[in-house]
Parts: sequence; C-alpha cells; structure tokens
Amino acid sequence: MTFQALPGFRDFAPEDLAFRNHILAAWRRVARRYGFEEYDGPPLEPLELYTAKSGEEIVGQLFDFTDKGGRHVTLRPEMTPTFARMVSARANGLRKPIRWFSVPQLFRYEKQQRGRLREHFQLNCDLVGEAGPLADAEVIALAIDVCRELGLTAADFRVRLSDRRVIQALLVGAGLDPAHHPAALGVVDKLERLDPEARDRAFAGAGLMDYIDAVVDMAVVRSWDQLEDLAERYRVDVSATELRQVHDALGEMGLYEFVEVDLSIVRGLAYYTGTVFELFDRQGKMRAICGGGRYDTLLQSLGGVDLPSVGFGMGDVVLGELLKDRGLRPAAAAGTEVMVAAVTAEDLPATLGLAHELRDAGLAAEYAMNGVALGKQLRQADARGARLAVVIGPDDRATGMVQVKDLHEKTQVAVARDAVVAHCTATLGTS
RNA sequence: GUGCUUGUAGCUCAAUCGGUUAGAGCGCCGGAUUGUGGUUCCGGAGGUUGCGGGUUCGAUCCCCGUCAGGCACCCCA
Repeated sequence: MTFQALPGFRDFAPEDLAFRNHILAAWRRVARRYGFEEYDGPPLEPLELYTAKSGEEIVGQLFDFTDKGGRHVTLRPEMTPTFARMVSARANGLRKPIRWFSVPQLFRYEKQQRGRLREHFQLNCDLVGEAGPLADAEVIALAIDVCRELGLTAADFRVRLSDRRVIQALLVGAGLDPAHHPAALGVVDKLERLDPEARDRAFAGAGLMDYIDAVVDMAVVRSWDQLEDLAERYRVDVSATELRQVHDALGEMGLYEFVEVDLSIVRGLAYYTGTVFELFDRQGKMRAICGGGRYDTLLQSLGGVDLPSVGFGMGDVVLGELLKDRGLRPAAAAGTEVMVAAVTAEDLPATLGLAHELRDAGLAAEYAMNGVALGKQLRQADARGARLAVVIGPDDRATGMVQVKDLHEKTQVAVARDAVVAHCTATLGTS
C-alpha cells in the first residue's frame, strides 16, 4: 500500500520548506518595513461567511463539510471576509489608517494546474481608512518591494495598473449602460487570451455585440495619450486624476520602471471600486503573481463599518515558479556549524561531551554516531555544510588539546579543550 | 466538473518493427583511506515500466479502464 498527497496538495521536504520559508520570510520583512502588523484567523470558518455575499454557487469551489456539531463549515478560500470581520469588530478603537497583513494558507476545491493548486499560502495586505491615492500607491509599492526583496528586477515582472472609475467613464462615454458594465468587465478580463472568433462569441454571449469596438478600444489603452484620444472621441471628461496620482506617486518612490498603465486589467471580483492592479512576469507566460485594488464599500457590506480600503493578495505558487525560473532559489542553509569527530571509538565519549557543550552555547553541532573512519566524518562535515570540524583523538585527550579545522579556510589549529567552545563561537561569529 | 495529452530507478532520460535478463548519467550507500575533507578511481543497492484488465507465442511498446501530472475550458484566492 502506498500513499501520495491529495491532488493539489504539497508535501514540503526540508529543501521545499526552506524555499517556502524563504518566500514567507521576505513577505513578513517587507510588510513590517511598511508598518504593517500581522494578524491571523481560523483556517476553518462557517460556510455562511462566504455564501452570504458570493451566493451558493461558490460552494462548489470550497472544501466544505458538516462538523460533528451539525455546523456547515469550510476551509477558508480567501482571507477578506475574516479580515472584514476582525477589523469591523475593532475599527472604532483602531488608529487609522489600519495597516494589517496576514499569511494564511487558503484552500479551494478546483482542478489543479501549474501555478494553481488546491492549497496555497497568500500574503494579504490591506490598508483601511485612507481614501486617497497614496494609500493605493503604498500597497502597490509593497507588492513591488516583495518581488525586489526576493531578487526580481524590472526585467522580470511588471505592475499593470488600471482604475475602474476610468474604465466605467469610458464605457458610459461609448454609450454602454452601467447595468451592462459587469458583463463588459467580465469579457475584458479574458480578452487577451481570446482569438478574434472566440472574442466575438464572448461578446455575443454577454449581449454586447454592438460594443465590441468600444470595449476593445478601451482595453488596449496603455498610455495617457491613448486615454486622452479616446476621451476626446467620446467627448467625455476622463481626467483619471486618481490613476495619475497613483502612477506619479510610484514614480516618486523610484518605482516607475515597474509600473505600466493598462486598462485591460479589471479584476474578476465585483467589489473593486477604483484602482485595480496585477503583477505579471515580463514574459507573460505565467498566471498573475499578485492582484488587488481599492474596495471602498466592501467593509460596509461585510462588516458594517464604512471605511475605504485598498489591498492585495499574493500567492506563493506562481511567485515560487518565477523565482525558480530565474535561478533565484537559494541554496539550502547549512544545517550544521560544527562537526565533532572522533578518531577512535575510545574518543566517542569526549565528542559527546564537547558536542553538547557547543549546543548549550547555541551552536549547531553534530557528531558521527557510527564510528566510521575519520576521513568519512570530515566528508560528512562537508556534506552537512559545517564550517568547523573538531577532531579529538587519543593524543589530544592525553594533552588536553583538540584540533579545530576551518573547512572553508582549509586551516587547522590546536586549541585547549577548555577553550574550544569560545574559539568556535568566535570563529563562527566573525564570518 | 469537461476535453486533449503524458506516465520507465530518488532525479533527468534511453531501450531498433511487438522479441533474450529494461540500460546510462547524476544522486545515494560502501571501499581505496585504522589521525584528516570537497577531486579521483573501484564496487553496490535501487524497477510489479503508475495501477488493473485485454490482444498476442511474446507487451515499456497495441487496445480499454483507472489514478496522477501537464495543457485548454470553467473559475478565478
């Protein structure tokens, strides 16, 4: 009988967990750098938390079941409802703007594909209580800096920046009734993946055949000039003030090269009210690394407090694939700092004593348990990444000395037994 | 959930038209080396060819089913 992990779920062997921790540590470093505080909620939530706003349809995408108390529960598919609940309950007492982040493991019952599993870790950053465009720029800058922190450059990824207020103004200018905007946004969201024929079918399916040109014209806007031309053609006032301010603010931060205005970005979720953005790899062969935007009415509808908000989510799967693709997967950290080696079986008790003293001093120490030849033990020391090896033989014990080898510098010195721990601590501390 | 496609050692791959005991590199283990490491040399372990069934004298190879991965759809955290 053999077993394997469920489809879409991952085992994390030490090498894999080291990589995951590498990503999550970068998330936390950068979020704290921006003054964000970490929170968490339950991984299991009442099903109603998600069906209340999204409807029963999403149950098909959830890991839900009935618990022994008869409650209908589900593994959390997203963090926003939990976040809304927690912030709403405390909003009156929290100084604004509220900067909170979380690194939850989220679950979704969907057929897995590359970059999309049934479980992933996601950095969630939300800034609540500030309606101005600098809040939008702040969270976008955070997302960019996470990627930079991990070694990615402007040659590797970009932010595609848009604003639903601008999109909707253009659609109104083209004569499209606001009631049809959600359908139009739904088509725009997948526009770049469709060939002309499929595109026409999508528009027909949405009942928007008469607006194909208008919607496509809007979606191809990549510059201020194009935007102004379009606004002029529709004789509509599209100042795009907020979008320009977000863009300018990121430029002031020195992040201009990472950001491109792109009105084809609309985001699938209905609750975005202003700025929307996504991070993509430059080659455009992967799914989005990160997505987010402004949602000024969501907290009101979910938690009852009326506060403007902006935030994003960034998963570990696509990001990890991009890092691996760019050779940015770090070498595994050394597990052992000092290998204590015994020359003969009679020396083994002495190695046990020294290894434990080293461990008490906070160093990662190991010794060979199976009495293999000294050369073998030193080879093990290399394999384990140890910087130092301490050799103890009968001669050393007779003289009260040990031999300390620096495996990187290829040097060896005799050190008094009583001074070994201090010697190792000093050597490792200065490297 | 639907369609297409792939599945050989821990990893990357090979195996003639369906034909003898399924091979190689890397990795792993051991030895050369009984007080000194990464190189080198020698040796070894490791396979129900994803799993189950069918066709055939004979199946890694052809057919069916199933499981898993990939791609597309659906959906988008």
